[in-house]
Amino acid sequence: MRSPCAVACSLDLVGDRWSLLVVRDLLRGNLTYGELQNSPEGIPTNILADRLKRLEEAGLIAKSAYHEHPVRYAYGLTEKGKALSDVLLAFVRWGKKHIPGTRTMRRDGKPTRKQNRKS
Amino acid sequence: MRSPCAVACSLDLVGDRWSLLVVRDLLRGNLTYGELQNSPEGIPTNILADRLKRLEEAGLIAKSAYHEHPVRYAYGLTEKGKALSDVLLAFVRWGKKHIPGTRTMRRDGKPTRKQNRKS
DNA sequence: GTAGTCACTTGCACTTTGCAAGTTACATGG
DNA sequence: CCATGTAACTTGCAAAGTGCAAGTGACTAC
Repeated sequence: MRSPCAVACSLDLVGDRWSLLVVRDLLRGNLTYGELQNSPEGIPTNILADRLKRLEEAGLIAKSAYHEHPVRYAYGLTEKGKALSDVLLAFVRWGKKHIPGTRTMRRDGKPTRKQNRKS
Repeated sequence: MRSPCAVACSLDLVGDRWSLLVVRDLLRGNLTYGELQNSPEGIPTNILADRLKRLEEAGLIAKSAYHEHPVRYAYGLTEKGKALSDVLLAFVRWGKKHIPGTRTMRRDGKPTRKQNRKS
């Protein structure tokens, strides 16, 4: 722990270029490993595996089997993870206002491939 | 640019373990290089130099000379940088609620060494 | 029984980080 | 005028993290 500051501790958990993007995707519902990989930013597969492990250890996400034989998992946010939506929202507002060329990603009806598997 | 998503673009600018801590410190007023180094997290000096350069290039902070011969600079936030306070606030709220042992750092009257140099 | 899919894991080159030490430009004290 | 001090960086280097590609195991479909 670098300091007791809430900001510093939060950044120790999600202060990298990928973690919050995973959280952003999971806010839309439970997703599989493959679906997370298909996000437009193209997270490297080993980084995704590592982030999912870290976020699960930190209690931000939880995985649940949606299929046995072979076991297939879907990842979803815990309450602690869902609470990060406020942070994400602040980032969206800031980015849209101060970074030209950015926009909120599609929230329209069109399902992006298959969605809301399980739960 | 990884994607046109506002979150992804924001993270490309401040999505690391140190940048937002520098912004946090500068929200209290203009600070010198040495004062930024004295923050409780103990940022390595080469990282601080690098982050100040990046944040300045991104238009989040601006430096101004508070003394000539020798030239000494004080760093402060631009409007774009100050607008990140919403993000910081969201992090503080989330951290205090979900990470045990964290707290908001001192906002009391006691000046931390010399403050609000220049401007 | 061959091909394909999903969910990872492994290897390896490259980049970033963090610690320590060095540098430049002055100010001060004797 | 010379040694010491201070502020603001810069440099070197080992260790850690990142990203691309390829490999693996357990099935399923044809």
